[in-house]
Amino acid sequence: MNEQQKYCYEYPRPAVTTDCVIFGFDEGELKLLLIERALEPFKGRWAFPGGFLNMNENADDCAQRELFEETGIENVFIEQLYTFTDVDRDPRGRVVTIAYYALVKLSEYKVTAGDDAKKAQWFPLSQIPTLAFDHDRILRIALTRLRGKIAYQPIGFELLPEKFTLPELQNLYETILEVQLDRRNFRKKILSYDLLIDQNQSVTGVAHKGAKYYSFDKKKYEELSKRGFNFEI
Amino acid sequence: MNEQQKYCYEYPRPAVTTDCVIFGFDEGELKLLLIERALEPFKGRWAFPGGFLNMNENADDCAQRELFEETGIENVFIEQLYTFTDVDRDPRGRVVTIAYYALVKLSEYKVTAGDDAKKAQWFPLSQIPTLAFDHDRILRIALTRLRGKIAYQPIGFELLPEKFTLPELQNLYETILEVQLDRRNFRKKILSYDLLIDQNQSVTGVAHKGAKYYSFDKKKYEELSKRGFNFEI
DNA sequence: TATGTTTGCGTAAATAATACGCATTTAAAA
DNA sequence: TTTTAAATGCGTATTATTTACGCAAACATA
Repeated sequence: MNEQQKYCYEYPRPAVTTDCVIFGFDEGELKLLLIERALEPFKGRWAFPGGFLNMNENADDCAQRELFEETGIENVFIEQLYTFTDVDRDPRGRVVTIAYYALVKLSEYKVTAGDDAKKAQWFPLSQIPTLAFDHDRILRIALTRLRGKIAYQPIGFELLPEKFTLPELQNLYETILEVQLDRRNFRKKILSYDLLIDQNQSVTGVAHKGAKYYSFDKKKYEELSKRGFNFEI
Repeated sequence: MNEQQKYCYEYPRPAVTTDCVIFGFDEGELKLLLIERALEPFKGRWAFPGGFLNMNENADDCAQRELFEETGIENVFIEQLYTFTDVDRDPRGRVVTIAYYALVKLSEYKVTAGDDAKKAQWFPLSQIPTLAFDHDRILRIALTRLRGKIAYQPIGFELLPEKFTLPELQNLYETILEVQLDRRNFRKKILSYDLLIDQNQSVTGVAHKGAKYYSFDKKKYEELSKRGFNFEI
């Protein structure tokens, strides 16, 4: 008799799934990655990538796996968003969904429409179709969380190429937070944190007009972060 | 054939439970409500109140129900904390736990040791015994969240009697945040938000030395809150 | 009545946020 | 080439906000 059998307490059980809300940033626009459902229910409707939790993986791994299987995106920083448990949120029966959200550099994930079963596509936030299940609600919550978080943690850098200009970074913040920031004050503040590494020398002949390139000093940030440092925009 | 049968996708399923991390504030001390486990596994060890999710309730209702059944506490403001999904976190088998945390006025919930099956008891934060399952980890996360949240939302008022003095309120913040605040500056700031109602007239002959009593203007706070108001200490 | 504690109000100094001027650089138009 | 428009980079004055702390009044207790 193993541990499980020794104590096992039978019960009707809900199914457990994960869903991934993937934000990508591209040319001044925040986009969202969606999958067209190939099966009922909600066949043909758009939904977040996700799927059932396997018995030998935790939810983080499940979200990463499903994301990779359905969109080819891997090794991204994902974070648990919220767990949705309404009784009737899935017509197939009782399904509990642990939602995650992630931030990717859209430029690295040009999703080509349609592999076999599922079609993945980026949608500008202003043109999101009606979503399957309660995914509209999940999206609202994810957006709120994203905005709340980016205002005091430098997760935004995940959304840019490794080397970026200050205006690109500012544009990112303005897009996500939906505010206008003063160019010169933004520059002053962001540089004052001393988390940007000047990359000017190594980038030549790029498309931008004589722009100065920076990269994010992740190591330094993690050090500061441990000491409770607060990075506020 | 009903909706569920039509689409049902069988799968091995983890059990789903909720756990409640209940903080209470009492005389300058933050306390934690724990239950002594009556059954294996971890029989005799202390753990958070909680239990299995029923098929006809969502996780919020489940947490409220379990909390009431095991401790008699009801109608508290609970908030989802995080969902714990490690494969081996419960020796009985695969169990996913949706953790909640709540804030109660300890004075209203003098838990008397032991009803039939379960013994509930308040523990000062500095004297928490070794907990069952991965509840140590859950506690750490709950404490971090509580501190992060109280710093910009007036959830602290839930922890005080309806009428309280400014020093009591300050003491609450100092206890939870583990900081020292300047008496006069705290007063200035908290009053500037205009969320406290002067209750001086209606309270007479109380124990405190000529103290001034206030109550929290919840209605006003909710109005401001909707408009994105940020209440920072 | 004396004493220690707590409350309530004010103000000065330090720090941070905001607004914005202006010279320089660059890409593209004339 | 020259001009123009846009974007970069640095500075500074103004305004808020935070922090530190002095001191009088109210009160309970001795």
